Amino acid sequence: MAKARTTIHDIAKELHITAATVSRALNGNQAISARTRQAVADAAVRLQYKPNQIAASLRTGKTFTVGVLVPAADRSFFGSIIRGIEEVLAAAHYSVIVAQTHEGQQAEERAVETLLRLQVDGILASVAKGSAEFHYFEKVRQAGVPLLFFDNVWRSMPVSSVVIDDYLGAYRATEHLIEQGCRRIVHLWGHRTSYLYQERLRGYKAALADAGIRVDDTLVYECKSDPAAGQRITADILAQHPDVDGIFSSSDFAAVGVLQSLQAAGIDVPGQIAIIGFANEPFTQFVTPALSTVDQHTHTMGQIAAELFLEEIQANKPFTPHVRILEPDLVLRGSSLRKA
Amino acid sequence: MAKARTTIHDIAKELHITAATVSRALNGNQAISARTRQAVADAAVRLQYKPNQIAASLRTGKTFTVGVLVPAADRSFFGSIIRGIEEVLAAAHYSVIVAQTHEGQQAEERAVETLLRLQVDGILASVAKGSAEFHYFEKVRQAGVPLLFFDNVWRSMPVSSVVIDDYLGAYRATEHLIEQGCRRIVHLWGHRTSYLYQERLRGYKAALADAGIRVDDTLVYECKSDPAAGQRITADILAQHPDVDGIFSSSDFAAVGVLQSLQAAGIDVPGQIAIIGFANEPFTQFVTPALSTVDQHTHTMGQIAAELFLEEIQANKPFTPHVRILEPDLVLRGSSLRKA
DNA sequence: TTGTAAGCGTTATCAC
DNA sequence: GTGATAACGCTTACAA
Repeated sequence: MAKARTTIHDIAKELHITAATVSRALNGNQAISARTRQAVADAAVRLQYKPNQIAASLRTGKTFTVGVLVPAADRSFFGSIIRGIEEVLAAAHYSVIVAQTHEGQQAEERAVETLLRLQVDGILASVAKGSAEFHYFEKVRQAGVPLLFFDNVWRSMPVSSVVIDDYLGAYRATEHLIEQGCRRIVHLWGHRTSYLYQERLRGYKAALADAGIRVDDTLVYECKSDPAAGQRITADILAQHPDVDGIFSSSDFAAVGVLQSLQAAGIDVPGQIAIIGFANEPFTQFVTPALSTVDQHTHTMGQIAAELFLEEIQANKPFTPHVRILEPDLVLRGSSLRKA
Repeated sequence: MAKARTTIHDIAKELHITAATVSRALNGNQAISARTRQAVADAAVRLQYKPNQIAASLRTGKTFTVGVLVPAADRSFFGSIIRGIEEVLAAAHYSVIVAQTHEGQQAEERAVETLLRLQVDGILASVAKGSAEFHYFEKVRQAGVPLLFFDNVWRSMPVSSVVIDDYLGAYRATEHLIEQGCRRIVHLWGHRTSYLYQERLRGYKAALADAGIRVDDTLVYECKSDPAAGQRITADILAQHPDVDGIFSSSDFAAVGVLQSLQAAGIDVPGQIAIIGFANEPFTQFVTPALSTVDQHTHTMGQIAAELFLEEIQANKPFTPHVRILEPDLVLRGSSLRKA
């Protein structure tokens, strides 16, 4: 049976001092004499004292925990962000509570409530795509809990956020294809309603326009973010636009499906059709030819999100939202690099 | 400014009853009259009452949080396990605190101490490869906190665990290559000191022996788990064993490196050399030819780990460790399937 | 430099 | 059925 844990009172009794002094000694309070501090430290080891953070939290109102909301922890994109967040927060003695929303509003709302009940010191969230309202996110702020978005954000809420510049990423990807000689460039578009994909579409069109290439809306295909969808859509593209010479996919997953279908159809990539995806999923470097893509600096995104949170709780000046927009980088590989 | 939160005392005052009654009503205590219960529920909504789990935890000793220790959250293997764990625990109203060890003992020890300070109700861990001792894991049990291992375990500790049958996975993978006609099969071995890799080596040898094929130790190559290592070792293999016709890699990452090098050398896969990896990493399905591999049921592993934990805390009978060994499944693809 | 005392928001054990 | 009270383990004015 687990015998009663040692508390600061046990240490106090042992040393014939009070619990208050023990508490101060353990917390490095400068008012405490070196002798006492040492005695307390020794006794703590001897009695195997383990601080009870819950008790301290109840008193101070700080738990040193932060909630992180992601759609799914097994998606490489979010795993990488979680990694970045945990690294930075652990160094600052914060722990990370991970909750998954599965892109659904109900799970998201439940998770937010759970986190608030646990009295987390902050919530970092990638908003679920299935969320249409956000009264529960308002509650977070009403509760005085710092809130911060990354990746997919509610732009109408005045909270800090970390995102990548989807417009710029798409622009650069398209520009690259143009530089490789492509003129009839298909865009595989994502969720019509998503700001993120709207921005990618905007970037695609801007790059074409800036290069003096006519924007042809029939070259824009709505396509889910998975290989099977990419495979299915390839036939349509080839049938409707036999003159296509480049494809910019807003998803690596769709891109790899297209790549496979093109190869099955005997079409040379990148010779006849050059391809570039988006996200720099780990698998992109392993396909043949390796898939060009746009890196979103997910690890950095997590780190910055954590840093913004730390700044926010440390600042005593009134809070003003910071929006950090990361510059995506092109990762150019065989699928889009034609010989010079 | 965050005004003072409503507590059960506020509700009590409002209804001219005591906090004890409010607490009982909120917790569904049957002794409370339906009228009171309803009044409390109404007042809770009206006053926007939000329970303070920290206060309850201090009193009850239960936090409804569980610590999960993994080497790195961005490795697909662990992301998938975390997903499984979180899904099961969230349904049981537990939250998951994720900490990363980066395969190092120091970080692991720090993480364990942090989790104990946070009074987690349990710890689920994949032991860091860099850990040589485990006095801090002993402390977890001394503290009366349920401990459970998955993936990489301390076999000398009497705690429950969930692992896959590495021996069986390796046996089946090797057997499959033999069935495809391979006779000179190289094994790419992992960490020499790791039980897990020792088991895979054992499975490889057993399958050969059972098929009446001579076990040749020079066919066993120690190789790190990354594509570059696989690429480097390919030249050695081809030089030293030009008659090799199959490769069983204990790592998908090494396997894909080998695959690339073989193709660069103009060797037909699977015709001349068939390849099978281990882990069913997401990228294996996208390489060309798609890489055969051994699936470890990571999502299930996470779910089972969580279920074992829940059983352990619910059981009132004395604790006996359960060891769950999952059967790995072959995932056969182009890299090892020769035409019939 | 240290002690005293109050309190964080709950829940549990008595009573009545 | 409900109330009164203590307690969980810690921190922090305020005193001394």
